[in-house]
Order: sequence, then structure tokens, then C-alpha cells
Amino acid sequence: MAKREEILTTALEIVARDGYSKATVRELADAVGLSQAGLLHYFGTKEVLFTAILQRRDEVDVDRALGDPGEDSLVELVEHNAEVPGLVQLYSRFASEAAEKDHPSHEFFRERYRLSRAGLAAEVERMQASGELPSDLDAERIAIMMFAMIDGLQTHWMFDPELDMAQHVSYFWEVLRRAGK
Amino acid sequence: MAKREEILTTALEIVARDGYSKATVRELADAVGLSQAGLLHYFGTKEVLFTAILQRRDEVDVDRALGDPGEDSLVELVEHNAEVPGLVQLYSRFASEAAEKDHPSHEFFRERYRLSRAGLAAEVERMQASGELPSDLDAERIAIMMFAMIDGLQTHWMFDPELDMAQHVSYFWEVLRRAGK
DNA sequence: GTCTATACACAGATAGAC
DNA sequence: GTCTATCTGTGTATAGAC
Repeated sequence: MAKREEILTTALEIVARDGYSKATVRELADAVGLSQAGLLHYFGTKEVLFTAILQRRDEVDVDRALGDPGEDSLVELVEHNAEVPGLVQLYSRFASEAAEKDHPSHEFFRERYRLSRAGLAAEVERMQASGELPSDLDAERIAIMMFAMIDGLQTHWMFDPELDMAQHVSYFWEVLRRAGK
Repeated sequence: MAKREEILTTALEIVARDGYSKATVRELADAVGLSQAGLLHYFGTKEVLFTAILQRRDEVDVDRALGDPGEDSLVELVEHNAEVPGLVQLYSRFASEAAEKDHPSHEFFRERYRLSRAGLAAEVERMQASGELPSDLDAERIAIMMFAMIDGLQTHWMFDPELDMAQHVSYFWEVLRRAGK
């Protein structure tokens, strides 16, 4: 399965650089030096391929954030995203397609959201326990809001690359700190 | 141009009820009782048609919110959106497609975001002036965050209709009120 | 203004040879 | 495992009749 991994890594680079327009099976196959049929040999369908790409990206991101979890790592993740517009586009576009309940990747996103939300909530609770955030905030709700905000910022940023996503994430943390009783 | 208006109104109803899958020129033409060519006669291209639909939706929403602007109207708008999943889907999906810089509707969204953001910022300032919100908050940033959060909530809500979007918008207002120095 | 018919483009899937 | 070739589906756009 080394080839599969190699394909995903290359695909990730290509999409990051060239955007969603290059995200057809054919284009990705070209970039990887395979024919369309050759690429599909490894994944079967487009949806499986794309889901694998996004999954791979998540793994990379988790690795990146593992050094220091917490407020800063989230800001850094957002900063990093601003450097790979193609991936943000792919994520946004594929998610909007998968919103249809019978889309093959619907469950993948559903689960991804669920897990990220839970992880974030746990992180907020950790910060409350350590006194970094007021303890009378609803951690679950904050996590949902933060996560949604980040996704929304990405959408808006695609239309206005001047928008400083990380700055707004930081400011949200600040507002939260100030919201203590 | 009465016919154009009639088409948009009907299209809006259909999409709201049946979702993005029904949002092809052909399906909309059917719903409106025209042939595909007949419908395109009025709009020329798919992008023009869809942009017109979304524009129409915005007008309707603005009318709805005109009664009482402010915090509550925003919450109500979100509550209303939860009742028209198809429109949320159309908005999300078409926006993600238009993110490509050379998409025919790219500018429409860019401008839409710019205007909504400015309107929201003005509203936040108004609330600060009247003492409803702490005056030491950055109105512009709050507007961007709020707007992004609402968009992100919609994305997540499409995968988890249990998610109470309005509740989280309300909670954000509350956090903001508590964030005064 | 509206229809029927058709052209065109694209992208994904699949068959079968090597 | 990988390629070439081809099929199929889908969706938009257009030509031309009524």
C-alpha cells in the first residue's frame, strides 16, 4: 500500500497548490503520473479517493498540532490553512456536495465534525480547569461556536484573502477570557 | 418582467422544499412549467439564474428582518433558515463553487459578504451606543466573527439537523455582553 | 415567448489488452 | 498494476420551428 500513500501525498501537494479545478480524477492522475483508470484502480471511485485525501490531510494536521495542543495550536492551524488555499477549497467544496444525505461521503464528514467538536470541547474544559478560561462558560457550546467560526472564516476568506482568519480566532479566545463572571 | 419574478418565487419554493438536487436548470424549468430552453430564455445561463435566485432570497430575508433589526432579528433569521434546508444547501453549494476566482458569480458573493459584514458591524456599533453591548469590543471584528459563525453553523447543521443554530447565536451575544471590561 | 431536438462538453466508470 | 479505448450519464447551451 506504499503506492496508495504516495498517491495521497502527491495529490495533497497538487491540490494545495492548484486548487479544486485540478481536483478531478483525470487531473490528479496526470499529476501522479498515472492514467485515470490507473488511479481509480487504487480507490475505485472518486468519492473514496477524495475522502482519503481529506482524511490524509486531517492526519497531517493532527500530527502538526500534536506538539502543543491548546489555544495556540488552533490559531497556528488556521494560519497554516491560509497557506494552502487549494485544500481549503477542496474541503469546502467537497463538504458542500456531501451535505446531501445520501452522498457516499456524508458519514465521513458527519463523523469528522462530531470528533473535532468533542476534541475541542475537551480542550476548552482543560483550559477551564487550568484557569485559562472562565469556568462558567458552556464548553460544549463554545466548541461548536469556535469550530463553526473557523469553517465560516474559511468560506469568507476564499472570497477575500485579505481576511486574517487567525486574528479573529485569537480575538474569540480573548473575548472568552473576558467573559468570566 | 413579471414572469421573471414569478419564476424566481416558484424556484425559491421548490429549492427550499426539495434541496439542491432539484437545482438544475431542467428541474427548475419543470417545476415552473417551462422547458429548459424556455427558462434559459429569461436568464441566459445557469449562473445568472442561480445568482438571481439567491439575490431574491436575500431580498426576502431583508424584508423579513426589517420589522425589528438587532440581536433578535438575527436569531430569528437563523431560526427561519433552519426551516428551509434546501436554500441553505443551495447557498452553501453555490458559494463553494463560486469561490473559484473566475466563476461568474464570484463577485456577487464577494460583494454580498462585504455588505452583510458592514451592516452587521453597524448594528453592533448601534448596540454599543445604546449600552446593549460593551463599548470596548471591536465591532468590525465581532461582525466578521458572528457572520462567519452563522455560516459555519449552517454547514455543520446540514450534517446534523439536531444542531440548534439559533441557540448558539444567542449564546454568542450573551458571551459578548459578559465580555465588558 | 416557448417548444423540440440536438449539440457539446465533461467527468466518471468500465472492459479488456499487455 | 497500468494502459488505451470506450461507454454512459448528466447538465448546459443553442438552433430553428411554431
